[in-house]
Amino acid sequence: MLGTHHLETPTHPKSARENAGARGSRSLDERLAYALERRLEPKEHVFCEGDPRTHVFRVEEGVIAIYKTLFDGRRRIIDFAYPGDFIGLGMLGEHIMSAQATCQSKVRCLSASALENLAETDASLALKLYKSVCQDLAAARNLLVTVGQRSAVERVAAFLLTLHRRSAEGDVVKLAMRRSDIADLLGLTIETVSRTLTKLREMDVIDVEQGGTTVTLRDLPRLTDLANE
Amino acid sequence: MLGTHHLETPTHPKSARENAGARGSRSLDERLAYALERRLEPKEHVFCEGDPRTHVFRVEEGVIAIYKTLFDGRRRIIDFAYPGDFIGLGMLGEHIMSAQATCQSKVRCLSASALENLAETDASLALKLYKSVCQDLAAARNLLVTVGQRSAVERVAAFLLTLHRRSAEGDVVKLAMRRSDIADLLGLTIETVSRTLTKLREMDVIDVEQGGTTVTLRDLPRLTDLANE
DNA sequence: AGGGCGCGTTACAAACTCTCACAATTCCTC
DNA sequence: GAGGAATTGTGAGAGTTTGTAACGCGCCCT
Repeated sequence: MLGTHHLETPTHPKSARENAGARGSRSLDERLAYALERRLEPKEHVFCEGDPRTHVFRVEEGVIAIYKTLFDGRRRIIDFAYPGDFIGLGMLGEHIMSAQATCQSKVRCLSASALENLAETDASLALKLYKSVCQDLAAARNLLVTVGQRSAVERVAAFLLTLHRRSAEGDVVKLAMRRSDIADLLGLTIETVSRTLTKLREMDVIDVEQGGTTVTLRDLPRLTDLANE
Repeated sequence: MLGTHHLETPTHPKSARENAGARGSRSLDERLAYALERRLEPKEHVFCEGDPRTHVFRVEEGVIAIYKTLFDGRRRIIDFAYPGDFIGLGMLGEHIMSAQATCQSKVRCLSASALENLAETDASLALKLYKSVCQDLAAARNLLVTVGQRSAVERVAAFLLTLHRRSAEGDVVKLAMRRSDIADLLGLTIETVSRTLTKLREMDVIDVEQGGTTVTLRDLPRLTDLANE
């Protein structure tokens, strides 16, 4: 999700896909075209931990936070899903994570069982699912690297860089989420996130505008250095 | 990997797999049966970050640490792979992580291109890959929850529980790795891991034996409580 | 306009982990 | 079995992050 590419109709170099492959691609796209679209307000849930996994969703607009709630109520955000990303993939009958919009968003809904039945005969579709999950895995592992044993500055810097790579509009990064969302993703407190952003601003590495929702990356090399990447 | 099941020949409830499905299953098992076996000494690498991804491996014995090295030399362990787990799956031409044995281990080697070509026509195989990666993803996300915003005690407790679920031999957990490996997985220092284990022992929650390589879980409910799970 | 509310920022004391130091133990080699 | 290397365990001080508690700001409502 973060730092990954969309799940587009892939162009396989091999010829083998002519049969089920091409058919499957169309099926997925067709299904998406006809799929029910759902609008979400900020903080509205797509699904919750423990819900039966009836659907798989593709994000069309906005940002969806994937998270898990600990027993003491703390919230651990695992990933942010952006337009093009699929959420709700997996093999279990229940969702093990919750998914919540951080801002106004739109998703398309696909029947999970239909998709997975189809994938049992359609190698092309199965491979797409595989690749999508591979990207999620890469994102999760990257975050793991970031969050594991790094200081607050490193984490925030790495987060900004990931966001920049993901949705680069020049050097301006739009934070479509609250401080608490960033904090829960990076394993920091809101205050530390705030303090760290201030520190980065004082170092002239970034600029924070529009009530803290927009960040301009002033010194990308320095930021990369701070992120230790 | 941690806390996941092996990638065994699955028993699909649907009938669709009769064609390519069954053939693919045999192919995978056959390939594994004939695959080259490789022994690894502790600290020996299966592959390194940046190596061309020519092979995929299945762990047969021992424990393989998947990790990434930061610019400043710190090592971030992402996952431990146990017998039955596949490592080296993905879509890129290069490995983005390193894989290193923590103890004497054995792996079987499969050609990555052969496997992936096969998966393009064999939906059953593609689905297996999908499921394997799904489990890795679940493991990565679980670790993310553990490491994200938790105290040393919570992390170590959660680690022990994961290990217990994974390789339960009664209440005895064998740590087939060094303190430094655990520390790099949990984002702690060796000293903190050591101190935390001592603290848990003093609380009569666990017992540490055989030079710290074997842990007996004395009070599972309490440990679960400490892990906040 | 005024009050309430959510969100972001800042300050300071408290808590935790890290760093550095060294002792104790285990493992390996000779 | 003895010596030496590696690993693990323990202690004290330093450093960073956290938690608490303010305050400022913008927005919505009456």
